[in-house]
Amino acid sequence: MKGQGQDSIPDKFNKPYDFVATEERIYSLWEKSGFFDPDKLPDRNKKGQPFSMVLPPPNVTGNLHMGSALMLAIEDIMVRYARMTGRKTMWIPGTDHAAIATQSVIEKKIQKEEGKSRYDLGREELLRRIAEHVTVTHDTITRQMRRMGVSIDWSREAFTLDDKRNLAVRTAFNKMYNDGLIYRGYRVVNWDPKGQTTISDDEIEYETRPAKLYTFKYSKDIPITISTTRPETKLGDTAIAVHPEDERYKKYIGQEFKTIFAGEEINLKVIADISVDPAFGTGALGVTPAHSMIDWEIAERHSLPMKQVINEYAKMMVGSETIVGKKTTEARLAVVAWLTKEGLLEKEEDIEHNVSLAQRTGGVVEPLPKLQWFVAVNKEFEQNGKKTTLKKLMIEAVTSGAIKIIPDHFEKVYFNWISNLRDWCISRQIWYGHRLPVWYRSATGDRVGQKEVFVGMESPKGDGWKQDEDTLDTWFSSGLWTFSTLGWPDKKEFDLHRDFHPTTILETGSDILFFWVARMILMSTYLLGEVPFKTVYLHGLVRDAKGRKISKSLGNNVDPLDMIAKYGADAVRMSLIVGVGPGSDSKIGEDKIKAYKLFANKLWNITRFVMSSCEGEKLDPDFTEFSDHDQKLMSDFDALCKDLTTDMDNYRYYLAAEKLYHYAWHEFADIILEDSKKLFAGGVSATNVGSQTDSESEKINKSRKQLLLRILSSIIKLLHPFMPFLTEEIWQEMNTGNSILMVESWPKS
RNA sequence: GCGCGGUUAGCUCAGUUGGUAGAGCAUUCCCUUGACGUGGGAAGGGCCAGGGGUUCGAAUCCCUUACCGCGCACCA
Repeated sequence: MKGQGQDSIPDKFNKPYDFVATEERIYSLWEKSGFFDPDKLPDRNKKGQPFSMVLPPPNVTGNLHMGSALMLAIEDIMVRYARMTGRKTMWIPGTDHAAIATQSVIEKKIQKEEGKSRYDLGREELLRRIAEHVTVTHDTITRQMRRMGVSIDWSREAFTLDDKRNLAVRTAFNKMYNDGLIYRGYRVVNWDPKGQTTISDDEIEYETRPAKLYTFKYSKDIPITISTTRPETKLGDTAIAVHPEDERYKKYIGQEFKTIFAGEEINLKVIADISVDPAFGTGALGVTPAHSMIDWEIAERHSLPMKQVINEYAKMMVGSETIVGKKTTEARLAVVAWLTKEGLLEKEEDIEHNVSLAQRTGGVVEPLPKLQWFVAVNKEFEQNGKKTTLKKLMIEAVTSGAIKIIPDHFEKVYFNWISNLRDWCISRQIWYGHRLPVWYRSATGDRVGQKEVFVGMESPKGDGWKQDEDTLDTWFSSGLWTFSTLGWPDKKEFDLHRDFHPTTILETGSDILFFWVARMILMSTYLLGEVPFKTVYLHGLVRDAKGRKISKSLGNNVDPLDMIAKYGADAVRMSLIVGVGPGSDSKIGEDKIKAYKLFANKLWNITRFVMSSCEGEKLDPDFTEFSDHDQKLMSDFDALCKDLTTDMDNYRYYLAAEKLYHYAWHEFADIILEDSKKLFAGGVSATNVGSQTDSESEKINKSRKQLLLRILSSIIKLLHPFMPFLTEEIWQEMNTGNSILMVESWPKS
């Protein structure tokens, strides 16, 4: 009977690998060990250069999806590998309040369930409801992360909206304000009428839709014809722009016209601007400074007046009876009707047209002039006695090589984005987020009617001060993440963690290169004078088995938790990693996950075979008496270890994982184990080619047993970053619980 | 318009510094009952998108065309 002697195989090996029972037990073994915390690591794991990484904080809305599962898998591989190679390893968890995203989710929910808007509830009540929701989703998310097996230091968990991060935000804001890099300005911004807030340029998505291009004259008396897809905005026109060299219009430059356009008096000055393309349309452009970003810029250059004709609800503020108060879409038709009636309309063409939509609410973005807060990206300031701009800092961080982006072609994408970068609008008219550290009060004395503005860390002394109602763009606080999680701006606490900043690597989705990666570079180079990370590793999108984007409307979401329940976390991790290079999109299908579940079981059985055929034999790390053939096998394996180490050091996880899979199954199991069967049975094998004495045969058997034990235990180590649960479980059984694989050393050979 | 990718076996993709192609899945056939049928062995299948160039030699480097995807800008 088995299960009696000390060396016999544990009973669980007589059954298929049971990941359900194993994974939870192993995770708590790790958590109890304390080794997720760099300070509690065994000494031998602290010798190398410190390794640090922040988790891209998941939004507190929603659940884990396959994209987050991929992110967690890659990052956990990085971290486990670093730990095993003896680096003092820190991985910091956290969650993101995701301002607009979260608020709009809760608002929608309340609207649906109770029929109430945020204004019905009021600021305080809405925030209370969000906090309530966030507590629940936070717990769900962290539980899901544990299921994935992340070896992250929970004791350092942060939230982008907690008190410490708020202090960091206020500190950063104040410094930027004092340096003149944050300013308040009346400018055209992207207004989301649905969400009732401004959004940044990056929060816009474009959708191509059919539209009509109308060509017409403002009036019979104005000789210039213009084209537009938005005739309703023409009520706000203050100029007609033409190219300075355009012979057709040269004679009109400088002239002024006055007319009543669809019930609204407009004054137009003909100006020359090189941004006008003479070949487009009629070559003349109606300038609407209040409702177009480009026109606003033209207006700035020519000191043109700005006239707002559309309000925050995307409704007309002026015009004839059929127009005023109407939504822009309806007003458009009314203006066209008027143009037709007046005989001014010359042409109506069908064109394809890009519509700007707010990423979070889907609302059609309306450019509006508003008094908002901005970060100036082109303004010069002094740093270390050198004149620079935020844009320059962002560019230099990468051109200097201080930051390396993987895959490297994203560096070009990054520069391309920066070259088009405009001032960053950071104030949002929503309630969930960091309140601007800005206070106002009505001035007294001879400045009555004006407002006093105070920017500081706390509310100023004196009566009548009211804090700005607006909150900051969520990416403002995320930009500080690499150091706000390390204690900044508290000098004492930050000094304690100085070794961990710049962080070693930032691993995140390529889709937030601009939103987040660029903003972190901006904040860190500006506030600390150093880069936030040395390397950026970008992963791509996880698509469904057919290559389609995963979306709610398609209903093709593959829930990682379902897959974990069905096939185990290790299988899910492997399926996400193998064959997926940095930056490239991947497809996930159940078949692939299933294949790695089979692999997990294969390893389980490999272990069973090795343990049963090596009963009584202990792994001897100093053993050298290998037979010639075994020595050859051993050096082949050592070469593999070396190769894998190179892959790991160069972030080629997709290759390393595949090579390991191949070696374990098709070399170790199919060839070495098969040969060992023959050998141990006394038959003909690769080492044992014929007659030999008993002592010779004993020697050969011993050599093979040591080989099997050594290679298996190394495979288990090499595979640990990829399949942590199964390998830890096997390790525990092979070593009867004397050590924890997570902190064993990586076999470099 | 500017920029970035991709195009390799039926499918999904490798191919790291140039040496006339690999894996998994799928297909077909065969084998195996003491590690594992969640197994083992084997076979078929690719003028590496088209064209041109560099080279003794190109899937790999350069140019070009086509198609697919993506980002940014424009969107009068």
